[in-house]
Amino acid sequence: MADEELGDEVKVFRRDEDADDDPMISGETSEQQLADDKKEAVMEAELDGAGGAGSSGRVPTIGGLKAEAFIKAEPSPSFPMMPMMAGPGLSPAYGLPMMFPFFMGSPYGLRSPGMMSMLPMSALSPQFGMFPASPLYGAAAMAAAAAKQQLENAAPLHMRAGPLNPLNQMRMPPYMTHPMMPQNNERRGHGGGKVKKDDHIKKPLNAFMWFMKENRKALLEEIGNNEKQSAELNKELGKRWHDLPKEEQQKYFEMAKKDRETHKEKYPQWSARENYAVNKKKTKKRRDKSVASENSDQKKCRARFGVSNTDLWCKFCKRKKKCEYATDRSGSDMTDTQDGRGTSGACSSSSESPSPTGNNGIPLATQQQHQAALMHSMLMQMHLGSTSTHVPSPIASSSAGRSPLDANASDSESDVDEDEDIDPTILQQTREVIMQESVCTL
DNA sequence: GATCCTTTGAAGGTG
DNA sequence: CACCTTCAAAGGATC
Repeated sequence: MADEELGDEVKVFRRDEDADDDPMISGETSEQQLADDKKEAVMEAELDGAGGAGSSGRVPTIGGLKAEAFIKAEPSPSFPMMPMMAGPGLSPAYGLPMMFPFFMGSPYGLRSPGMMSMLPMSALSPQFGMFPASPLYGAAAMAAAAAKQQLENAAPLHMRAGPLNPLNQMRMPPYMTHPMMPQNNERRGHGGGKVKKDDHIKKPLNAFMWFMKENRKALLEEIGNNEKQSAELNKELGKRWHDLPKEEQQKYFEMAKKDRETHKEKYPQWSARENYAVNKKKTKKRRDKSVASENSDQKKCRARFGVSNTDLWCKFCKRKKKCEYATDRSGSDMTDTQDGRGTSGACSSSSESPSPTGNNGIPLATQQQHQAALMHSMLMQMHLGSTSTHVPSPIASSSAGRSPLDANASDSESDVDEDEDIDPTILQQTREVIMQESVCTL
């Protein structure tokens, strides 16, 4: 049974029961559901406290921090107990509720607090660093799981506790969980969070992700459950992952493998590519950042060496032609070289400028004046701030004004303003680096 | 409220 | 084939 079907079922349900149901689904309903969740959590906690691995002294108390974490308990693979389980159970299209009634015993599906009590966060050894066999594989946990499963299975699926129907407050079948319970997802962190784009099928988790999922809480507890940031935590987890014996890692790799297989079985047509657009904004920003840093490494000769070191410029730059270095290295991200249009490709600026050809259309005289002024200011800046002492005579001699040479030099110039705020220190550093690289051979 | 940070691994795309 | 990019989880911090 596919979750899409469930989703459809849910949609049909919603449509049938309440044509204009949106107000019912969100808002007060969510609060109501949240309250209900808490009640359920308490009940589950009490139940679980009776035995099983979950009873290992970690009885959550609602109201306290632990209760908070408890209620927010996220799904765990709990792998031995659900060998065929697909994914984290968060994705609306992910779980296989009908195939794993045990996990559906609670209204929370895979996020059941009761389930959590059997999971590593409760069974984990405090000696996190040791990583004894994943607690998931512990005999106690498995025994508890089996016992609970028997109990749960004793009742027909349709009679087991399901979530409250927000529309009529009646108990729904247990498999009706996430697709129609947006708040279940929305309570999650960003990744698994909101119900985006309807049926966003998440990637199956890889081994490390499973590892993180299972051990994050234990690590948190180990370090005192305090202010450590998630990113730092992940760093630590990364270290520990490396320190983990191969056989231990293997378990997680198997989990990941099964997860992938199940995922593939369930969504044969799905491709990881499909999810690329989901976080488009985020990734775009990141990429922009990286591109910017790349670009800073792909400056043309003038930007790299500065006007005071034209002797280091490539022959093309010296002639105000397309920079040998920049075109070789960057090529595609320079607008004036990408499509062959743009300017003459004069090597005069950093590629940081979004529009090297921005001066197109401006009268040549204006451009020349502008350039002369810039040259002057740059030279002044370099004289004042740079340790570099050599200033090529042609330009230096024209620093006060626009010499014929300058005018000549600006014939094809179109992007002079980009070096306007050039930092002498950076220039010097860049120069040193480039000198080492010996890139622009004359 | 959206995005970043940070980790590893899988998958897809590109040259 | 090697390399690059994106996404998966997490949750506090930052914008």
